[in-house]
Amino acid sequence: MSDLLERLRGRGWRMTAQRRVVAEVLDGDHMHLTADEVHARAVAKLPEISRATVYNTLGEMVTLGEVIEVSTDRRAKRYDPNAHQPHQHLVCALCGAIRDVHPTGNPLADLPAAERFGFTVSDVEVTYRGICPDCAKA
Amino acid sequence: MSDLLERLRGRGWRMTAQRRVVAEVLDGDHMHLTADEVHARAVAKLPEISRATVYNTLGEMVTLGEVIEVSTDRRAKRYDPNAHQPHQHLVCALCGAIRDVHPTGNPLADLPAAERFGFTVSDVEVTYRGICPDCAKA
DNA sequence: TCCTACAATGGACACTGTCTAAGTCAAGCG
DNA sequence: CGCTTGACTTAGACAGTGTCCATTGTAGGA
Repeated sequence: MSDLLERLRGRGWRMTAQRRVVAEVLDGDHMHLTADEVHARAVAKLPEISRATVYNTLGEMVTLGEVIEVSTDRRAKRYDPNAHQPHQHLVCALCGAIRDVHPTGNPLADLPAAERFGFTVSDVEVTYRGICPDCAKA
Repeated sequence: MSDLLERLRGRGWRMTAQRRVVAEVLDGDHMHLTADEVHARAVAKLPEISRATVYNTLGEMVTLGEVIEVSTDRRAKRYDPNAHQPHQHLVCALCGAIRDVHPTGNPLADLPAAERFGFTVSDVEVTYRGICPDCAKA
């Protein structure tokens, strides 16, 4: 039922009830949850799971590249299980709603060598900001 | 001596020793300071300045559009006085060093209408990540 | 089944930022 | 030049997010 879970198991992850629950929460239809939101949902399935475990588990999934960390606002990090399809984010400046988007072009190619200052540039993160339809109405 | 200070005064800002010091710190050659770093440098010039005042003052300068908030890592926000020249940021994934960069192209144009989901998109923020020359050596 | 290394727990701690009530002061006005 | 007033500053408490650590538990191999 859980692709994420399968991938993690395939990497030799030691499987525990806690990790299973965190993976299930993330792989559900609720995208872009914060760590504490993940914890809240995990507690509903496994009441004794601790906050530290959720943080650790999320961190490990990020390290393994199965989950992406998103910091769209300056509050909590959010976790995006959609790690295997490159995408960027569109954020509502008022309500914080987040959508995955797929811009054309390759921003990496837009950074000339002269602007790289000797860095080995490996990644680029693009965040679009605007007002969502719901907030525009109100 | 301080362009930033002049611009703020021109907007009818009530001038106080605290605000002057914060503006001077920001407008110095130290770019991309965190709020607490600004506070530390401000204290050196005006020992009794409080943390709340630094936070307030930075927030007001952001609101006025004279300073930009940058969140390159998930730690503290950083403040960039280079608000009048559009630019993006290049960040070292290891040491956190930040450079201002000027990519070619216009990322806003790379987001097709079909990918905007009814949002009024007004801004885009691009963060390049990589390894800086110093960290590559070590 | 038993062992052992890895994982989970929970509570303290640190960092960043916000809020509030009270005191202070810049700047306009007489 | 001093008064008045409302904006500004202060100190410290508080809140949200995330990390650490010592202890306890357990998955999975021998």
